[in-house]
Amino acid sequence: MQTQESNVVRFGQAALRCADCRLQRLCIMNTVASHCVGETGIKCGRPSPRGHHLFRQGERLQALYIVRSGSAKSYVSTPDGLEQVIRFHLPGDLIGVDALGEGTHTSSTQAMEMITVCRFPLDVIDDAAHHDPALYAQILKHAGREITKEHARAVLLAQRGADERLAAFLLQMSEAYAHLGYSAVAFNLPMARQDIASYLALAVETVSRLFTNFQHEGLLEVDRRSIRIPSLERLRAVARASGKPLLTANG
Amino acid sequence: MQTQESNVVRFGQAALRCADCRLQRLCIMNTVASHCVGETGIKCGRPSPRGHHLFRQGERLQALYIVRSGSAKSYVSTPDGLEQVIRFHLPGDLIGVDALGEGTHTSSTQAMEMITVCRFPLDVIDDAAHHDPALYAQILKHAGREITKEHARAVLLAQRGADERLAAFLLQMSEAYAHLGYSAVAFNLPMARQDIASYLALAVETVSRLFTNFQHEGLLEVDRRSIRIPSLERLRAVARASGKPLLTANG
DNA sequence: CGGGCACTTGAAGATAATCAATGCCGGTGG
DNA sequence: CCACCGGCATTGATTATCTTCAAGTGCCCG
Repeated sequence: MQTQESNVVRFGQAALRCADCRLQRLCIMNTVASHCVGETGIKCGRPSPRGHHLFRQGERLQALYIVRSGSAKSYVSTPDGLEQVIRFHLPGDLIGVDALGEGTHTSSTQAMEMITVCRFPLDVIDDAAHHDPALYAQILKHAGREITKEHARAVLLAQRGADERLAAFLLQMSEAYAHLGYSAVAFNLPMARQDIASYLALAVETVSRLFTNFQHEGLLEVDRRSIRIPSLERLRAVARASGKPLLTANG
Repeated sequence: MQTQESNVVRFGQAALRCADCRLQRLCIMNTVASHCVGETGIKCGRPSPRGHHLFRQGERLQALYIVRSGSAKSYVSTPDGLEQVIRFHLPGDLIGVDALGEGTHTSSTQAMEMITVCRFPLDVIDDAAHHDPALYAQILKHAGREITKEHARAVLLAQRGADERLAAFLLQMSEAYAHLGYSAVAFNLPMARQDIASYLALAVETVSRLFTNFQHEGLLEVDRRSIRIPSLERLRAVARASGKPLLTANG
């Protein structure tokens, strides 16, 4: 499977170097001087299969992770056994920042397909506080962005109807793929309908129906998890407002 | 109004010292060595009246704030003019961390009653990266906690019915007041019904009705914004589950 | 004392959840 | 290679919850 070139990625070894990484431009580490695998103690792990947990809610924080390839979902488990998906992770995403609060993971993260991650041990982070302010600042910046994203999601859940939510979600995925250099209008969703439903605070049946409706309206071409968006503009229009305001303004 | 004692808080001057602060134990600064007002460039401002904005969405980040007394709300404005309350702030809270993402405030923060805050200029934070890792770590820790809180809220909005949300909200306030050394079972809500409704993603009318219902069921004694909770245990039972699950488990 | 705003209350309607059942795909084993 | 099995997805009918609309009350502030 592998060629004999020197910069070939070899799984299962520490040989996976940042210099070889296609995500250089997107990685949170890109502004950090001595950031490369091996230099800081950050390591790239071997691939994990679908279903594998990077960590589980309640576990002690041992490392943060950066997705190198593949995708994952994070979810919170409630005492009554329900699961709430709170985030999907694509390549370049930093995972586990919420655990920096109390030192314990408050959510679980699970691979949705084969995934490779760079592992970012806790002591590296602690060291960074003293030796590498730039790295530390980068993590803080990421945390700020994550909070902002949560706020956007709160707005979505609180003020938008079901169709607006799904449209917004698809546009979100579209942008994410575009950002990674893939097509913004044709992609495969890595997650199950159930995950989308949970993420958008809807029932699976509702999500399923919406996909069907969108397809009938020509907003979407759907085949199982494969998506094509004929017109981003039209989809954006749906995301903005399908009908009337859901809640009146306050102030 | 003021006595002649040396440690009296004098508004409008830099004389407000951490040593005088009743929040020492709760303040994010409490683990930082040289953390006192004046030493780090952090300053305690004069009181702001109800309605005053600490900052507005879109403004450049200039400072973080710690609430010293009073309370505030943060909200996100959507393009279509709606406002979504995302957080209430009580004494000890650090405000503005989300802006560390892009350097621009992604939400607005407004006083709900007379409020005093300690101002935490951006350059102090930048300096902290190099000179005061402990302070920096403390901010990061706070950011992690904030993300965790957002997740909890997502669970609340996604999986809980209206009555469970209000009960959870009241318990949240109860805990916050208890943490500040006030009564956990009798307090005044600083926010309007409209704000509660927005925060919980409900219509004002629904919130109003729920207060009435709770009172009729003996779960609550309500008089305008004054709240008394006869039994925290009973309220907790309501928060856990009023009826049946709203969404089925996934995964 | 008057006006406005916050809050409450009631009735009707819409949106999305729930229940129930079937179809489809992928994987597994005979 | 084909048939079966199980999870994932779709579809339909019904119901519940919460919103919306509309109106009225009381409190606070000027």
